[in-house]
Amino acid sequence: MSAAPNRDRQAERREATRREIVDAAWEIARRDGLAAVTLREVAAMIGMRSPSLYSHFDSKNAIYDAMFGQAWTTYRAEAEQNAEQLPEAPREALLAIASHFFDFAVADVPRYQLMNQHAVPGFVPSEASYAPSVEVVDQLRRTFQALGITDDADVDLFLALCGGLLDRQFANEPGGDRWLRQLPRVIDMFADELDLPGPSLRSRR
Amino acid sequence: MSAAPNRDRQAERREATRREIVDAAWEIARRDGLAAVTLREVAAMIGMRSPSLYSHFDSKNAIYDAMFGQAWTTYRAEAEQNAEQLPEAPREALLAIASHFFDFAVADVPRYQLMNQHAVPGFVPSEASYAPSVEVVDQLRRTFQALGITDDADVDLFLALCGGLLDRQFANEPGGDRWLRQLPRVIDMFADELDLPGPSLRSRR
DNA sequence: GTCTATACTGTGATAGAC
DNA sequence: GTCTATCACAGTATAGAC
Repeated sequence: MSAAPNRDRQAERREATRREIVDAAWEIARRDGLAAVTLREVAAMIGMRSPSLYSHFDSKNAIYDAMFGQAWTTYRAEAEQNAEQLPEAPREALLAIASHFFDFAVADVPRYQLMNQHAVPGFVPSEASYAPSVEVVDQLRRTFQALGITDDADVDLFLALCGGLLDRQFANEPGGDRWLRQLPRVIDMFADELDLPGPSLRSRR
Repeated sequence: MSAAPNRDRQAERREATRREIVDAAWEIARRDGLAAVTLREVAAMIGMRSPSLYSHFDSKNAIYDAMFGQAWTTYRAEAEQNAEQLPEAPREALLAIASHFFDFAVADVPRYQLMNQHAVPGFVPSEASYAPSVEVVDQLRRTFQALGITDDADVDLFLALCGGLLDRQFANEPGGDRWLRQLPRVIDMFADELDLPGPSLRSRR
């Protein structure tokens, strides 16, 4: 059997092309919004014709799907690293988690919209791309348990509070901080509700 | 000058046609989602061809705009009526306001998505259609002042808390109540934060 | 397996006849 | 005011060159 080395190079090249496509799509999305991504412009950016993209992705939504999975994979890695250096004080730990989430969202709003809002009509992430987001929540649950928070409803609430501020910020005042700056206050409300110990964060206001 | 009566009938008829168009668009949106609305189907539903719609609306987004304004006008009317029969206890009043908002959202999710999420790419409401939503917030501010809540940031927070629960409910578990049922708890957290008097709502959980 | 040329369908929108 | 015809652009399917 004449063997595997060629296969590896082919696979690498294939993966590199997929990455080129996804990178081009991100560039358009960051510049003009998620909805502005068209197959023709993606293809043009990497020197292709739009039908050629179908050699690498089954559909336009498959490209969004790859972007979705990539974004959550990136966030998962950052969140894991972040989890290793959390403050010991529970309220400070919650604030660190949420602040990291906020920073990640503000750094790339279209990415946040793809990850957390249903910003692309008709797009539903695949099982595979959805997996890293599930792992992020699982890891968050473990972190919360270490803080003494054991009810899943509390995790739901935490994420709803953070998302509520982020969504309204981006919807009503993109680039501002009218909602974002209320984060320490919201974390404190949440911590009070759960009777977490430690001094109030409200001085940060 | 032979006078106004014909003009009135013309204006009435014109307004009736606009209403037919908007009603058809709502019907499609409710059935298949906001993104499923096409000019051809709207026109077909009222026995027209799609280009004829341009005699009544400048663009597809102008139809969305009329829907947006209509939805907020409807909500404003309901909210005003609701404001007249609020419980005297502040926490109960807040819960009544939020519950009404939730009921309105659950009753027609695509309507909520048009009103409160940016669910139609590229659609930005006109000044005129935006006005009733501004009035709703103004009225909410007045209601809050009567309850002793004077900081606009508190109104922002209240709306972010409610929206956070609604958005996650519709995104992650449409038709369910995993997030919605946390409303009394959230209202209580908010009331605690503001040192509002009265017994806890937590027994409702 | 990778890319191109071509073309099909459906979309919002426009022009002009009636 | 409504029609027919048509446009430009979208995503996508197919056939075939390499």
